[in-house]
Amino acid sequence: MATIVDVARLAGVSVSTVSHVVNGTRPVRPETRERVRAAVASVGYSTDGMARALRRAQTECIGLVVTDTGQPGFAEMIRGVEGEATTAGLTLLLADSAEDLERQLSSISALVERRVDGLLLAQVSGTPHSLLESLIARGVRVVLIDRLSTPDFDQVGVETVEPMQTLVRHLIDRGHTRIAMIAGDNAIPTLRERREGYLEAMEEGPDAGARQATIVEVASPAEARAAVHELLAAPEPPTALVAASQVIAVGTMQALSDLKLRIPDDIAVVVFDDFPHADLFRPRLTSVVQPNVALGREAVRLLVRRIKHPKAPARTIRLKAEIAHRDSCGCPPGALIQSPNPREDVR
Amino acid sequence: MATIVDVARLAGVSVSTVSHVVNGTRPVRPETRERVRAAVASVGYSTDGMARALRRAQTECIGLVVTDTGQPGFAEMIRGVEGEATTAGLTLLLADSAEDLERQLSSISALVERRVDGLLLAQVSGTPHSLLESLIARGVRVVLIDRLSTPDFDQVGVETVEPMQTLVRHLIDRGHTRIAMIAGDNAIPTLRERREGYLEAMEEGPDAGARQATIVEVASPAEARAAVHELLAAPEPPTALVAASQVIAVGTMQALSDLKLRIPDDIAVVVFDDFPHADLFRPRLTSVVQPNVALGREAVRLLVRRIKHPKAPARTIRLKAEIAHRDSCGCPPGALIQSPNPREDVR
DNA sequence: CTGTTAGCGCGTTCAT
DNA sequence: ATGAACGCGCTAACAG
Repeated sequence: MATIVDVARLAGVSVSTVSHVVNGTRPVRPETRERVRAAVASVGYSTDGMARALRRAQTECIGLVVTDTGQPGFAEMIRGVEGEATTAGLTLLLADSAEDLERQLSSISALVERRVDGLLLAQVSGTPHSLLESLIARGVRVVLIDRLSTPDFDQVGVETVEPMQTLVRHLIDRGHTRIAMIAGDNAIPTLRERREGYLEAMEEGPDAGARQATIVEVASPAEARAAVHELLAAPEPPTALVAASQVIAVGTMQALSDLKLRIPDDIAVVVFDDFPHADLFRPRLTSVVQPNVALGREAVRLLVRRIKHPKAPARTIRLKAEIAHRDSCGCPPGALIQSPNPREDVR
Repeated sequence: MATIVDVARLAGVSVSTVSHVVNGTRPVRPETRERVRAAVASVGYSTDGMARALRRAQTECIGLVVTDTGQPGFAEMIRGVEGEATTAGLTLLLADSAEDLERQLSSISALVERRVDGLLLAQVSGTPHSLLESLIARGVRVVLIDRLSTPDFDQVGVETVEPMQTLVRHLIDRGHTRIAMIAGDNAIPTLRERREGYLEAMEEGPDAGARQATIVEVASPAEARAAVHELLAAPEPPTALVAASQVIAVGTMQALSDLKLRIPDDIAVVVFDDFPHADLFRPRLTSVVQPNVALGREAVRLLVRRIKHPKAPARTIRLKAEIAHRDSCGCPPGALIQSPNPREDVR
């Protein structure tokens, strides 16, 4: 592979001139510039990013660590990250922690050794606060994505409490009183907040006493499936189910299918986090749809700001979520969900 | 950020000793080794991947360029690639070409400048043969993934013709004679092969004359939707539809939904490429399911082999696809599809 | 407008 | 078992 000295020799100029025409970093006589260009083309020279990174002490790369590359939500997020990174001239290094603390650790190490200019991290459940602190202390620029922490870190996530409240209130408005939530790992901030939203909606207002809140915590689709079976075997089973995530919804729907229960005729179901092509297949699930692509985009924007301004105060960004009102809640087509605040686009 | 000389000074040894204990590359007296280890820990040293890459002339990174990071199939493939890369000690650089020739070109350039040890490429439609050749000529190790080319490149894809034949034969066995295919961009090898599979199945056997093959080529879900409307407005409309891809299936199903047609009661539908959670929602589409994760895995394995053996002959690997027999083809539960050759696992 | 040169941080001979 | 020193390819002073 040709180096800069090969080009310099061939063009009959110094390496510094070559460097300057390649980078457009100082005026060069048009004639010599062309000579250099020709030499570059003829030897097929392309500048060595490693050497440049070493010299400039910056790689123009950012790292992204997610817990599961394959999940549709993360996949969209990755697309957002990739797009904005490319726009900003950054290359994306991707790692999958598989929701495993050890792997997350080694993924981060690998990226740090690669000297990424910054790191986007969707933490695994149970990530110690100290990990983030030590990273920052070592000078690594980090922004948390989706899985948030305390506000002393840069982070961008999606609003959860409010949309979940809206969803549950909607069920209440439709006359449901026994609404059960199939919740997820409480150690994951997003999931904990969704549970809070549910509880707040269930416990507010004058007729809160008439309602019966039930929460079961599950860690997998299989557990969700079992939990729903148990829930529905109770003497006074819930008439509506709230699934805390897509993964949980899968188990929930399996159980409902086992029981030959029809949605929404026999039971209402709503979900936090939308399925791809949810409009096309039935049951058409009413759900909270998260702006995954925007999430990725905003996260790299924040990271870029952080890289530019290392001393700026930490920022937390919450993106608005929308609600896709379909028919699994039992509404006739055309009905509306009343939302406390109108949607506001993030650009 | 601490460098190797900081560690050396602190430990009272030479940089070369530090290097050797870090890499375990020559015997070091246990006592000094520990001293070095301690120094490393105390300054929080981690070796600079850029400097190492420059020196060793290899980055231990591979690049992956896909046409759409967000598509479920590619998302799974990415997971396969990431997993196998990590296993092999390689870091993954990800780029999204957005099915655009220009962007593909700049993505590749970026990765080559980053001096990746190898490149996995799912080509965009219309990628010139010469692009691949010039890459190889410049010494870049490339393996094509999913979107294949002529056999003089390393490549790994999924079998298409045979599973598509099986799918169509199944429709024929069920008594359908007017089976239309909603096909995709013929310039994409995968899609072209799927069309061939359809045609071969339609034209084989003694009663081929009784069958009516129809192919419409579309480039988007919207076009697919329109095409299906047109198809079904014909005097003798097809009784079964074959969607060439997931994207095309989306448009197809929209049209069927517009027309209030029920699957499979009013019309049978089969698809090449499976939807996530296809068992959970209805209609439950009978489809070809591709081993996406394995695809990614095998591709990096092949790439690693290529890196080790630069002069080995080019290899083409085709992974077997499975058929998920559900109910959109009109079969009662429990019915079987007869497949010419039994499934064979790739390990 | 152009050239010379000193490192960036590391791995690796070659000595000792 | 350890150290000294060169150079990977490039950028950025500095000098002319």
